Amino acid sequence: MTTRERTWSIAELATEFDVTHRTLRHYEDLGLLCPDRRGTTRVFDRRDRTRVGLILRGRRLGFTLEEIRKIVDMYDNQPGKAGQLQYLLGQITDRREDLQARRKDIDDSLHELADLERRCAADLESIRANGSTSTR
Amino acid sequence: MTTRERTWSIAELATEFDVTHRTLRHYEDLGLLCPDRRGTTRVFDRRDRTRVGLILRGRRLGFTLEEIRKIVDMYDNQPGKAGQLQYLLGQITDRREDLQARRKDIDDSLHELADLERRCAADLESIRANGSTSTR
DNA sequence: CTTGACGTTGACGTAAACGTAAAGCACGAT
DNA sequence: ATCGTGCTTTACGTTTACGTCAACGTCAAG
Repeated sequence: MTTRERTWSIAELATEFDVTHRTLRHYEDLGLLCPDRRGTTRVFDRRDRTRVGLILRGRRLGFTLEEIRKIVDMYDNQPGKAGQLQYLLGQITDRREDLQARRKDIDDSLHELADLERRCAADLESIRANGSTSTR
Repeated sequence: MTTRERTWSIAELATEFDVTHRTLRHYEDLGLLCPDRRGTTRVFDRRDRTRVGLILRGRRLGFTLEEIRKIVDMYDNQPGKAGQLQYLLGQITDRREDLQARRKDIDDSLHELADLERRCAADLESIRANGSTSTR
């Protein structure tokens, strides 16, 4: 038995990633996925499955599906020529800067949340202590 | 002259934050902003201006405007009672977990980008050296 | 007094990302 | 043979987040 690679049906992937069939088909329509067919039925391989994960992570991060298409394409086109590699390295830099900016937004948000939490806790404490309100 | 607080017109805020008037009005329609009026004209104070910043940061992070409304509301409702404070502390925890999950997604993405970049650089190097392709 | 610059309120349009039928094929089980 | 289950395509509907007119008010400058 040769290395028989596992495959997935649309229902299996949909269940695993908690999306609908429609969503996966939509991603195929946009060229984000291109599963094999057995007859008319879609057959997803390990590679497709990985891409679904990448797509959904991109979605969680607020990228549009169009941006996500560029990102996943970045990961899987065989470069071959030096020019292609240079281009890809440029894309990587752009992506990194984008992600770093987002992380800064998140970190700022987390710090502000921490401040707010401290003030809340202090207020709560002073209410429990003597019923008076501290400075807000 | 008493502490005369600075105010902003819709055009000033739109320019500063690089959004359209329509966008700011849309945010008001959704209850994200509630600027004063001088006649019919909107007058934004420092507080409104801060909120615009929060809204746009939320937007960059991929939150819907409805989620953003909850977030900004979290920041400015005077709590008063202990129950309110407890509720707010709960919201803070939820928000933090959300943001931390996003940061993990970002960090994972950054690591994968770094891997890809290393492989690209190696390929490029081997091309320059002898024109052969390394393992991809 | 009219012209601009700036503001206002509708109200319809649009792009993205699916949701939601409707209608049909394929195939294993009863 | 027909029934259910799972898959397919086609196609119109929906929500979000605004864009884009249209039509009008207002106030200082020429």
